[in-house]
Amino acid sequence: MPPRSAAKRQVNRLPPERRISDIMAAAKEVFVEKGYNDALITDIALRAGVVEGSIYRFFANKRELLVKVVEHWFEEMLRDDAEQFAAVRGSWNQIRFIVYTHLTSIHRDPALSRLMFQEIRPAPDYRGSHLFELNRAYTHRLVDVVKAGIAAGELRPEASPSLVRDLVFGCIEHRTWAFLRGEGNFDPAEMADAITNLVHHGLMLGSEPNSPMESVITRLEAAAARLEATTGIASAKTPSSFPR
Amino acid sequence: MPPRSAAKRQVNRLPPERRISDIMAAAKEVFVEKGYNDALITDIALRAGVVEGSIYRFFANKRELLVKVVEHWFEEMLRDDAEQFAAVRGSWNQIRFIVYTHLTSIHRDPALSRLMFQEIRPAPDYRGSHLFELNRAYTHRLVDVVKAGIAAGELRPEASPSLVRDLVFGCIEHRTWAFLRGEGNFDPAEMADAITNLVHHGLMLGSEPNSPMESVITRLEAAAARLEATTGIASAKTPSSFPR
Amino acid sequence: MPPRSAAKRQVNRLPPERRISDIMAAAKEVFVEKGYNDALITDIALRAGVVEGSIYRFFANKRELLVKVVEHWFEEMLRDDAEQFAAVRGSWNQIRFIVYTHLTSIHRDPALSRLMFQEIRPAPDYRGSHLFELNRAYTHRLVDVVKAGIAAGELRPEASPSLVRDLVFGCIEHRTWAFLRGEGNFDPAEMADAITNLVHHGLMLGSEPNSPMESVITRLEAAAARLEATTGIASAKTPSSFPR
Amino acid sequence: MPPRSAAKRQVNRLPPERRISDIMAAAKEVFVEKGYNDALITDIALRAGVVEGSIYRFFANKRELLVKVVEHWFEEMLRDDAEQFAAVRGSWNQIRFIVYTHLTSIHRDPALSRLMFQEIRPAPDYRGSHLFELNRAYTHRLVDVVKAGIAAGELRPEASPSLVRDLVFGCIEHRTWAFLRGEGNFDPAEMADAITNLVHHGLMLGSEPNSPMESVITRLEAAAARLEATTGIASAKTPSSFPR
DNA sequence: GATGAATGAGGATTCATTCAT
DNA sequence: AATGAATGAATCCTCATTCAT
Repeated sequence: MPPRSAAKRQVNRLPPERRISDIMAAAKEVFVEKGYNDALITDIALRAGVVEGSIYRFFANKRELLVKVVEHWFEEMLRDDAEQFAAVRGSWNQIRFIVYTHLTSIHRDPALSRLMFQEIRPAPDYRGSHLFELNRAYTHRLVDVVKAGIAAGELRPEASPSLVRDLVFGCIEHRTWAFLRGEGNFDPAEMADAITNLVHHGLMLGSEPNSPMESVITRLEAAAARLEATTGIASAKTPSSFPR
Repeated sequence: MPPRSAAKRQVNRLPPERRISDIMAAAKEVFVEKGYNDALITDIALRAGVVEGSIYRFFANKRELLVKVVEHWFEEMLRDDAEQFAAVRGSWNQIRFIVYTHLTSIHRDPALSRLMFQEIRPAPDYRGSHLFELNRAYTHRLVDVVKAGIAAGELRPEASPSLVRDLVFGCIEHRTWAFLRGEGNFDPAEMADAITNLVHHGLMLGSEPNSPMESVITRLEAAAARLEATTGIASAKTPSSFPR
Repeated sequence: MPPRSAAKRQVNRLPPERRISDIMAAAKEVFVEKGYNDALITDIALRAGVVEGSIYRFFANKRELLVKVVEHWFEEMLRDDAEQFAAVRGSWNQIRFIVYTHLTSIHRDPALSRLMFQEIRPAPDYRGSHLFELNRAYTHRLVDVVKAGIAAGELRPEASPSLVRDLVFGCIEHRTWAFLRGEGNFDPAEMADAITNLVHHGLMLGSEPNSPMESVITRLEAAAARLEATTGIASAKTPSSFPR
Repeated sequence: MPPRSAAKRQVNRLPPERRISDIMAAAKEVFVEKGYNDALITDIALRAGVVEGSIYRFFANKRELLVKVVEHWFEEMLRDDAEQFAAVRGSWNQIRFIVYTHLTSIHRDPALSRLMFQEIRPAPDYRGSHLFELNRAYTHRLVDVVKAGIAAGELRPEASPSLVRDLVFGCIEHRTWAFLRGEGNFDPAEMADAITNLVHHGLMLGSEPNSPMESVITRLEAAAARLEATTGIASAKTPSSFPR
């Protein structure tokens, strides 16, 4: 049926990339504010300065829009982390980096994290999706760290790297659920240290004589730092050279 | 929907407890088969042999019905485990028991587990709910085990018991997501062993008793902890060498 | 999502049969006025004095509602005709009855006839539908008449009864399309006579060129025609003993 | 819908005739495959190698495009038949030719035939359209044949040629509906023979001598009734047994 | 206490058509 | 003349919840 609009149409032509990014920005806002179910396409269109139909030129449906928004967020995160991570040396520091950045992204974007955990990941089509691959790459860095650590004789060879990955990411999620529900707050740096230490310690080739000096030193430094802190000197949250 | 069958539903006056359990059994079935959103009250009523209105005599709304169903499942699980658990001795065995029973319940009731993880836990009213308390008790057993292990000098004193709890339960969830999505299978016993070993080993006091450095560090750490505790400066959540 | 109506609901409880007939009456009206595509469920609900949702308690969708409305109309027609038809004797009269009643129903309910011809019959699920069976019974009366006529030695044995059926019903449709489009009018009785005569004559056994009776009849008929034309009296619908 | 491919459509300046025929060819394909409602302008444009806007340079709207496509098909059919038909002699052969070619075109292009029957013919603007005229010419050949047959003393003079036309074309449509719905198949030659024989025999002057008395009596009675009516006794509209 | 018909707000999605470029 | 992004009206259907009987 032809539209019966009386008023002349106002067509505002923009380059597609711009339109797409406008729509995605608006969608991100609305999804973050309302969650997936309560987000209205009308609202998104309104904020993006387009008509509802225009959204469907670029996105097959509301769900695809959600996926694209989360993908975008994820890719940006990966891009930002990638070079920094490349510069980190030592298994403790690397694990700490991964844990810390993950915690930070949860802390910065709790709503998006929830969408990922609650809406995207449980879906039956998740495996096979681009996000699945992105996430795989994201978490696989930890697997590589553990593998390298084992190869270097630094970490216990019987530790399954993939199990360690689940340990770490699972722990993070479990520990942040209250925050994701909007209850209280947490300090990413502090929590990162705690998790990293616990995990790293557990993985180390048991303080054996042949334990690498580095980690011993690290722990000594940590202990010293706390002593110092107790003495009142300064807040030394991160005794390592770890970038934040 | 076609006009309902002419045959009237029977007016069965039953004791309320029976009604409630019928409804909950039907609801459990439907929630398991369809998930929360796609479960229809009509369907539940039909299977329970009551009419929709009767459900609302006993449950305020669909959500409460879900919560009650999951609660019931959870309580049953707890009851079953409780006595068995009481008989387990040794931290490894206790951790292993907790991990194994959790994995088993996921393996047996993946749909209910999903409802718990996806629908119940993320809700803003979760904290404060009965299920939150039940779950707290459920997971707290692990906290107690760790605490006891530390007290017994068996486990590392600087390990935060609550962090260990998150480590374990988070790991389990992460590792079973694919299964919960319906992809593949897993062996609870095998996975329980792997997780327990990894965690327990990491928690044990100085794998190598005769490592000189280790004991040095440990003593340093312990000293620092005591110093901190004594000075009582800040809220010392973690009296261990874990920096905040 | 629960309804957020502020105002109290007004529930108007009626026996289901009444509701259904109300809805079907309203639907019939709207379908007749607007055609299938332009008919709005909202409009139907409004006229039936119910809410849109109530329609969906009894009819799966708009299409089923259409089908039910047409079915009802058709069944009524069949019922009305059935006993009258049983009383008609002679193949000419029987064919004439069938043709006349069909033309009458088209004349009385052109919009419903269109729905049947345009919307229902071309649908891929038509065969196998109840309407298909009804229509089959409806048109099959003609097949039976022809078969009986052949058996009685009255009609030509080589005429395929089913072909005669298509001849008659096809002819009627073709001849009434202009009327169905809203162009002009037609006189069912007159058209029924014409079609019946043409078909019946073509089917009859006998009437060789050299048949004396034949020429007698033909001449009688011609004479009558001339007389009629001369007197120019008036429209006389059915000169036969045909019940109307 | 996913964002369109980056590759721009080529700007091909083509002679308008070529553009039009490309568009019509594409439209024919799509209409045939999907039917009118489900045919998308976008799809047609894509297959024609133009953009949507270009279609609207040549066709006022989707409906006009449909009409033009069917017109084109119809004109081609007429052109092909015309010369062949001119060579056919004898009323049986001519009727058979018309029936056969009509059946053949339905058999060859069922989808286009459906569009004609379902979409075009029932429309209120059909009368007055070019297609109406084309179809009139198409079916009028049969009228001419009948008229010529009557004039030649070969066919019964009281048969209304236009009624015969409706008889034939209506019969064909009725008999092919199942095929048009995609159910089963038919043999045009065989069906053409059956229809032609039935109709032609019925139209021929004079039949057998062994006509049963009953029908003779029936017709005598009818003639008498009309005579009586003419004499003023009752209303008598039908002068011959075939009014008009 | 049980019944179950009735409520009614809600929202994603489609696609022919337009018109600025 | 060609492009194709943008328009925007329009509507079917769902289903938790209520409440007259």
